Amino acid sequence: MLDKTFDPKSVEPRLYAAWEASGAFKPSEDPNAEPFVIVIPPPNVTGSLHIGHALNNTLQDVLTRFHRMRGKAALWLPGTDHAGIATQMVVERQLAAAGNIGRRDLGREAFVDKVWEWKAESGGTITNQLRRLGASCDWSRERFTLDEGLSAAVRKVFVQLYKQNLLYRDKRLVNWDPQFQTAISDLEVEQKEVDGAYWHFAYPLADGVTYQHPIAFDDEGKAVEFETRDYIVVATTRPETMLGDTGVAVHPDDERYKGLVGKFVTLPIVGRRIPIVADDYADPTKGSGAVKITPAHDFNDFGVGKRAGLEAINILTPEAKLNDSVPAEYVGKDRFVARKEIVARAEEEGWLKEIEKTKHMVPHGDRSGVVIEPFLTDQWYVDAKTLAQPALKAVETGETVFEPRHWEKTYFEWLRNIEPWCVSRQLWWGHRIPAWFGPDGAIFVEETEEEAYAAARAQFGADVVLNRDEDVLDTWFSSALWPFSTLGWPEKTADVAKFYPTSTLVTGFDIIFFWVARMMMMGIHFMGEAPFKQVFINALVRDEKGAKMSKSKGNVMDPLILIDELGCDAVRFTMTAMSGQARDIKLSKQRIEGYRNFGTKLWNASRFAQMNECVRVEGFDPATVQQPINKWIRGETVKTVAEVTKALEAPAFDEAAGALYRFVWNVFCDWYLELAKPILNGEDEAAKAETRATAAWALDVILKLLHPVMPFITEELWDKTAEFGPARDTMLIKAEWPELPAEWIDAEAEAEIGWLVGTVGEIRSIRAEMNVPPSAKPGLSVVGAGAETKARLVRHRDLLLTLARLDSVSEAEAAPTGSVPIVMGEATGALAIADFIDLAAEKARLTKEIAGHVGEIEKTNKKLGNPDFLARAKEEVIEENRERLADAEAAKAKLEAALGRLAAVG
RNA sequence: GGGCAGUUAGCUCAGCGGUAGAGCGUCUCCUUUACACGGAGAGGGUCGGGGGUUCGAUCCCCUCACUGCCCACCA
Repeated sequence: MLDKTFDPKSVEPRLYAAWEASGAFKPSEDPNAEPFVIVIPPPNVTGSLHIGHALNNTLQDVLTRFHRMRGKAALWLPGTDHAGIATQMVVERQLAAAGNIGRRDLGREAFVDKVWEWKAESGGTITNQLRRLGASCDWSRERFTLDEGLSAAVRKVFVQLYKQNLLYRDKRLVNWDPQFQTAISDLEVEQKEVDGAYWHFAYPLADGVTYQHPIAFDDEGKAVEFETRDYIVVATTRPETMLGDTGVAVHPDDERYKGLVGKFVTLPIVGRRIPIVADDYADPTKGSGAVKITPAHDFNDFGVGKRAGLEAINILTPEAKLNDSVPAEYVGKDRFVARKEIVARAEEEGWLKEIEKTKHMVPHGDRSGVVIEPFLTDQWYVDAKTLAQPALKAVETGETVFEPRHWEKTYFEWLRNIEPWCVSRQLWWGHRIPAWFGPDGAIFVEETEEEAYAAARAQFGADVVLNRDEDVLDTWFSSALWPFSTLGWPEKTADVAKFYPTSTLVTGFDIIFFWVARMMMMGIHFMGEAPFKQVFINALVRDEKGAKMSKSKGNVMDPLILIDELGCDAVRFTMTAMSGQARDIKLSKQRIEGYRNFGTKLWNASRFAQMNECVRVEGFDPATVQQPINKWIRGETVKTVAEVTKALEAPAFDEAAGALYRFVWNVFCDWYLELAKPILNGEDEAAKAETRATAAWALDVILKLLHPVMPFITEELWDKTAEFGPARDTMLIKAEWPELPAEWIDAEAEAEIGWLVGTVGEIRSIRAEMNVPPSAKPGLSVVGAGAETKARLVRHRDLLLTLARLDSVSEAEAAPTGSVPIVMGEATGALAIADFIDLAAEKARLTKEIAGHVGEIEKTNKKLGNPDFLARAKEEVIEENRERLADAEAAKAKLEAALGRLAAVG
């Protein structure tokens, strides 16, 4: 006998272990089995499972389990990411907290050892948490981005790209993170709006030059008044960069400054003589129209400087302090300190003309949170523009499809405007760049040191000494190879042959650029085929008010606590049901409780089945059932199988969950089991046996359909229900997905049960409205029944008596006095509840119902009276309206007759 | 400044060319031998505003408004 409730806490670990031990997580070895492959978006190896992971991985597991049951060679390949900056940051913070020396004092090797120690310590956390979620990953294939195989893939890709001129070293401005002291890519920069100002500085003209500057204008904007100036005004949001100015730019067509192009200013504080140049970049409508140029510390100025041949003077250290290229009193000062001091000095010396307070966008490092500095350094770049073209084409042609489709626009927009990808990082935790520097700026890019030396010796002789590049690669460089490096590439493994390209990638929109686009580029370039057939973009989980969950807001919901409290299946069902496509998921605990209740409902339905000896019968063929309710539930089951299968194929997770919920609760529990009770408690042994077998069969189908979403409770019931019936030949996880013939849908049974459900519903509704107490059992007289209705009344007498709580069901010539009418198709039922009738209330009820029909009739008449409608609408729509009209008119007539009788009595 | 998405019942969301739906919440009733994590019933919406296409629009087109997100080097 089943326990009173399902106990997830004891069941979950036991079943997970059993699944894993059985080898169920490994893909089928059947050579004919079509592969279904998902590579996991690798979480940070030292991270822990948050609610977003719970959603993302639930969906992946639902797909994996579904396709596994459908007989595919289903592989869900797990793994973790070394997450360069994030992990290095954590370990550095730990060192600091423990009072240890910093990483630079520790030295590279010792520090990296520390990180590996930390990985060993906490690296299992997230994978164990994935197990708690029920994730059916093939753990025997688990990978880590820094393990040997993946590192080999990284080296191979780097070298190959270099030799194909798709990867190169360049000196240009990069986004420099002064806290981590590394370059970062454009994507790792976040623009944040901050309070700032434009400081207007007057730079004195050199060599005694003066010019006439307009100060008043007429209505047409023509200058009418001028003053003589011996300075030019420039505006800046970053005063400290003036120490690196090497020019002032004005627009070539700007009348005000035309005469100044080619002249010089004397840079205040520094005293440097710098030229005034003409460049389109200078916008006459902005500020004074003249802009100071700091080529080494501004992306735009870098361009201007190049065009005008200006020197680029780097004035900052890697920590963003002023270096020794500036006057002595500023050397070593922090950039923000210097800013204040320079503004103060400008004011003092009289060349600060104006301070204009403003808000503007300032770049910040997404990890460090500090202001990013454009910084002139040598870095490695990937020619993303070239690699992007086939990646664009793959989505344009539909080789890879995004779901929902609209994300393709986002993908296109980014790839069409892509910039070179800076892939080198001045960090220690990551893949060391396979490049060696030789004499005279020679660079040797090879997979191994030996090869690099071999190449170098060929060029420089035997004594050549090489220095390996100190830098590591952007974490996303290795992540970009994930769909094939995890399968064993560059080795020619069986897995690569069988499982590439993968089927579906399930991930969040926030990493379409970081990850998806780059996997597309690398996958196509190295494998010749896009890495996925489908990219399913899942929503973002927010709190119940719609706010993003964050530790600082204190609104995070820990999925593991939710699993502890409400069970894994409830959490999974919630994730599946809420994974609609177009919006964020607002998660509330109440919602999860609702789905926990759903699990309990299923459990109790199984208990009921067990108590009533609804045991699976070997060789039972649903095609042979005779009882209308059994024919009906058979058809409903067929429809549900089709619906859920279609939804999971798409995938449309919410639709699958919705179909399952409705079928289990509103069809199977609310109606089928209730309808089955009189038979199960009755004397007709044949009907009883048939109903028992049908109920057990339907429950079995339910367990299968529900398994991908709620694996634990279904597997447990699969096991428990076998205790009383034939033994199972497999665990549910490996059971075959149901496929049922459409012929099992019986239109007649459907109509009959529909009639029954409708009649019971109407009687219940009247009873509630008239306040008929549950203990009262009125009689039902049916007037004007046709042959079919008569037969149904006989067949379902017991059901009507029980479900509608009636004393008797009989045919009659006329409705008894004081009865209340209900429409039963062509017939009229009369419910004998005279004792409970409030005449006024019943009149009101009838009047309201008649009014409803009248409205319907008018509306439909109008439609059918429209010649255009009759001429242009589809035939079945017209027919439907005719039927609707006839039904409404018949119902109206019956109710009016009853109202008339009531009026006669009253 | 550019782009994307959303606006449907008190709340959260489905529906997306032919009678407006679900869950939760609300109200009424019910300890009926699977389940009170339950059962029965009820109330509640001019589908953001305005145009247009159509026999017919919540659904398609245009436009406006508001909300959220992404991208962008503007001194």
